[in-house]
Amino acid sequence: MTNKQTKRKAGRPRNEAAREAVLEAAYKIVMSDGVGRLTIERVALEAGVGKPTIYRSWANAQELAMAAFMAQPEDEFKSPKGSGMHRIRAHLRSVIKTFSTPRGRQITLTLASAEQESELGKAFRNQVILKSRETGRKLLEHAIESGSVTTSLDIETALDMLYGPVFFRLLVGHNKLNLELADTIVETLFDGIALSD
Amino acid sequence: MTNKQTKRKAGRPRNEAAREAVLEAAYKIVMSDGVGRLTIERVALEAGVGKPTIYRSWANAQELAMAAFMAQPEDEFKSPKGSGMHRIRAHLRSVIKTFSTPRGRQITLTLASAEQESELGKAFRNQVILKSRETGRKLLEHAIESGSVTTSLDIETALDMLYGPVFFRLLVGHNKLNLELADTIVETLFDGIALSD
Amino acid sequence: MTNKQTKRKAGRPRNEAAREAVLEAAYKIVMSDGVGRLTIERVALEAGVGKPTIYRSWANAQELAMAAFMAQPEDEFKSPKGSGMHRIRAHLRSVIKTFSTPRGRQITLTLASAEQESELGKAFRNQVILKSRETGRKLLEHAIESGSVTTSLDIETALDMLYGPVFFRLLVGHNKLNLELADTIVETLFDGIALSD
Amino acid sequence: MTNKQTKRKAGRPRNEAAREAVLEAAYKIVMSDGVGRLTIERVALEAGVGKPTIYRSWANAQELAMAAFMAQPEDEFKSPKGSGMHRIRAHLRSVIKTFSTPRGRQITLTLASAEQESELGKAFRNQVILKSRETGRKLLEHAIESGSVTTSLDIETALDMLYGPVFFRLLVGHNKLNLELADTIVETLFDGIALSD
DNA sequence: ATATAAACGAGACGGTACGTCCCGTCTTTCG
DNA sequence: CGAAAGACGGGACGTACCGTCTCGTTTATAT
Repeated sequence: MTNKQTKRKAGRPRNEAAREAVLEAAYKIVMSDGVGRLTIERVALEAGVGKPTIYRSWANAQELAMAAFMAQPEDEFKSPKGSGMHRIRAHLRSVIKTFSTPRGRQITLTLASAEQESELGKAFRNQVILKSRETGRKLLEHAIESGSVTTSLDIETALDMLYGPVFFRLLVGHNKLNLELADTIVETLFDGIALSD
Repeated sequence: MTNKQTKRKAGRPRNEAAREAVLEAAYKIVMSDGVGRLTIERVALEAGVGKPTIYRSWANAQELAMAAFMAQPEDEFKSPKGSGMHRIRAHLRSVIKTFSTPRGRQITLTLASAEQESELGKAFRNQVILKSRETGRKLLEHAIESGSVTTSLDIETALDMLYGPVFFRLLVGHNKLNLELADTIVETLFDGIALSD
Repeated sequence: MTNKQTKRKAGRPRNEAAREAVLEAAYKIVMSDGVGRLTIERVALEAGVGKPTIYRSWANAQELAMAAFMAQPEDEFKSPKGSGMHRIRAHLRSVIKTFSTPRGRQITLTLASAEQESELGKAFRNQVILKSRETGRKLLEHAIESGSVTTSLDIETALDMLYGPVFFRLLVGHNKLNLELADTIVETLFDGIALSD
Repeated sequence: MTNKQTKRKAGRPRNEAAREAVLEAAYKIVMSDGVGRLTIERVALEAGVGKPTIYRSWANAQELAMAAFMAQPEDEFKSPKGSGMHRIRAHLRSVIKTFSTPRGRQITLTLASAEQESELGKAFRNQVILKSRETGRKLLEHAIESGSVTTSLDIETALDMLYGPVFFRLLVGHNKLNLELADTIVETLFDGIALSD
């Protein structure tokens, strides 16, 4: 079987070293000064690269910010052993730990200021924001399949009730974001609020 | 001679008409082109006002955007009659209806891009984002006081589990934001996810 | 008679110091590195001025170059005493002396690269290139009026035959440009080329 | 097998078709948009040629412009029969006719903006600008040799007094450039300006 | 009545960054 | 091995806004 690779395009190929330098510089700027201070000009300067080289790969500073986050992936989210509820609690804790860092704050700001519909915007959403959600989905599905969840359940909504409060607090800042929140969310979600009527 | 009022300052007083023209122009721009297109220069032009007149009242475009939203208040959130659960469901529906409009999307973007700690930022958060949350808190508290909630409950977390999913979907756009979501959230929250173990 | 001065325009007036700094910096650059090296960016930097401040007054680098020359006027052209022919010869010598300098070379280059029809272009042409021609015209007219010229004469053409060769050599560089040229031009012009037929 | 020709260089020979396409595209651009709009990039695009292919033959856009003019030669200048003065007048008319076209204007601008000392610059000057001057020189020399010119004459200066006014008007644009100018120049040159003193 | 004070519109200021064009060079693949 | 294709680092373009600063004018209160 011959290697019918995608036909190589003519012309000089993109400089991978330049690409990496750009992403690294962008990440450094975002982490130290915030997304709002990320300018193409500054990245070009600090990466030792021409501006057009950046614009050739990314349409604007927001896209570059998203690409920078995607190029610097965080640790995997753990999904430890134990009963469904315990595993989900541990997972949510690790999500909170990840997003309550400066990196998490900047990711949220980037998400908020970016175009939702661009190709890169979708990729960013899926890889950076929703990757953990997929882990959570697997935990929930596993719990259902193993028969430990006895009620019918809208998984999508349940997932949003797990992660939504976290990002809500991160974005609005009306309440602290700490690990105890994971416990309370999971407890409330699983126990429900019993009503007498 | 009593002078109950705060001593009137010397000089020409602020022009209330100018203030209104500015807020109106700003609101129009935000609603038609988005927060990102709101520039002081453009507001000055469209409001027929000098730039310093704007800077005299607001520190930057973000503050002006927030002020514009606060000056154009939305309808009140209804808290209709009925049992606790029904009232909360109806309330959450009205919140979703309010924030799934273009106005809601822009408010969320404004929130995300604004300084959290400024005075105006806090006011915006409380008046525009969290006003509905206070309504929800009253409904929850009333349910507890009236004895219909029989489990112990962390109200803050419960509230975030009501509103968090809404803003999460609004911000990330991974799932549709419709009125059925209110039903599912409330059901899931009150029933809980029964576990066999 | 009351001073019915032109109504002062509203707004902050132009900064005369900035204007002068720009023209001075531009002149310095043109004289040291040539018109081709005159960039708005560099002028802004060396004059300690923002780019828009320059663009507010001049449309592009060519206009700025012309303005810089006009703001740094050369010495007046002498029109010494003596018979018409001698005075014209002396005048042409001073023109050659003026334009065979680096400044003269740069003026010619500027002229060639500039838009002829712009308002500033016309002013530059009249003030910098053709000012000497007006002096020459007066000398010729005076000679005619005083009766020393006995033939009919197309003054415009005669003037171009005086100055044309100078700029032709300056531009094309096929022959040296020295003071003797003035003598030869004037002699040839006044004596004519006698023909036997 | 004899090899009469200059030793053929190794490797693929220059593509003559490419060379022609480049010169043609350059000429088209210069004639339609002016020398100022001639960029290597644009020529490469319009000629369907790589940029390095152009740089292999010409050092910059000015050289290319000059080469383009030289590759598109104008009609020969006529030197008709008749007495010296008539022949020179007719010749000067044809020069004016040639240079008062858009092509003539662009040639002058190209000349003015180009480096005088480059090899191509000299060639351009001699072939395009001064070719006619050589014709004029022959006419003047013939007149002298045939004895019809009775005064001593500096031929170089006389030539510059013929062509100088034409290019002066072309460059500066202060007076119209029409065929009558030829008549007046020749008349003035040959009759001289008689003085009473 | 008349200063005096402050806000007004207008608009220029020194700056920063934008996104684009073109420079002249370099690197890769194709013919 | 030259030519096309096209990316590279770099420089400058001309524009949009920033937030600040004069201006001359208008509108109040305080003398």
